[in-house]
Amino acid sequence: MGIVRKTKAVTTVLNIFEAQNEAKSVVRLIELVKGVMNKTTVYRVLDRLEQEGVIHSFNGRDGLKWYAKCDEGCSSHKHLDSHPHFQCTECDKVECLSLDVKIPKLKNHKVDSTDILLLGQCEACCS
Amino acid sequence: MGIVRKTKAVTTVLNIFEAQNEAKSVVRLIELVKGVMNKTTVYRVLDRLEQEGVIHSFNGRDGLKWYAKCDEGCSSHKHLDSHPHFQCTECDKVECLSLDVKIPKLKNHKVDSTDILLLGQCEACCS
DNA sequence: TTAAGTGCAAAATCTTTGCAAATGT
DNA sequence: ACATTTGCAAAGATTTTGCACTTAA
Repeated sequence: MGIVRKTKAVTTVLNIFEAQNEAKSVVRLIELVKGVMNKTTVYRVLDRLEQEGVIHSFNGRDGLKWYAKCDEGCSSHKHLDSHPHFQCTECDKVECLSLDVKIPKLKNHKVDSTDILLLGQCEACCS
Repeated sequence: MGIVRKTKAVTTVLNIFEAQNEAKSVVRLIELVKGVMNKTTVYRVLDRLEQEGVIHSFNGRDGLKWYAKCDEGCSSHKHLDSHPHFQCTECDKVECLSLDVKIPKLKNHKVDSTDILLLGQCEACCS
């Protein structure tokens, strides 16, 4: 079961992520492939790619789901790159950060993953 | 301008948060006040209370906005309690954590706020 | 060949808006 | 009194579903 086929839709989506190493919201992605691919397909392709560990997602402050390419070593079981993300509140761009954030252990809890989203102004918008 | 009136709707919502110190999603809150208050009002009351710094919000992994009561010292300008949240992936409960997480400084970025969401199994669901 | 993937239209969710009526101070 | 708040109905926006058709392996 479940290998992701290299369809036209999959390729199109992956090309977008490879063009710039930058996160995109689902809505933005749907916009980018308008005319080429149905929005339903976009949702489904993103789901599959995330399951396979090719991309990962997180929730932006705007309440939308954002996706970005995964680093090497990701898999469906463990996203090694569950890194923090930075979203600019002015231009809305999202960057994946390679910061190592230490979270203290929680007693009596089993922590599976950590989502960290920093909000502020990016380099371009700071000036 | 802008003081939050102590209306029936405001009181109802605050009572819910004071009953248990636990975060709730908007959808859950709307459910809880069904018959008593219109959903539009729920959205508006939550907005106002958040602006006044009485409650704070964050985005759950489910894509919904979650709200919880603020600690002392919160205001509309600075939410002192921008603490991490823990959401159980089994029972969906959300807890506010009083963890101090250090985020390394980012060069050329202005960081205004930090959202941290831990996902896993809560104490009750661990057993 | 045939399981996996796609498009389309329609439904389901969640959120916002406009406006007239009600309410708090 | 009168600015705020509320309910309701309607519109927007995002996401999911069902099903017939197409495509990659």
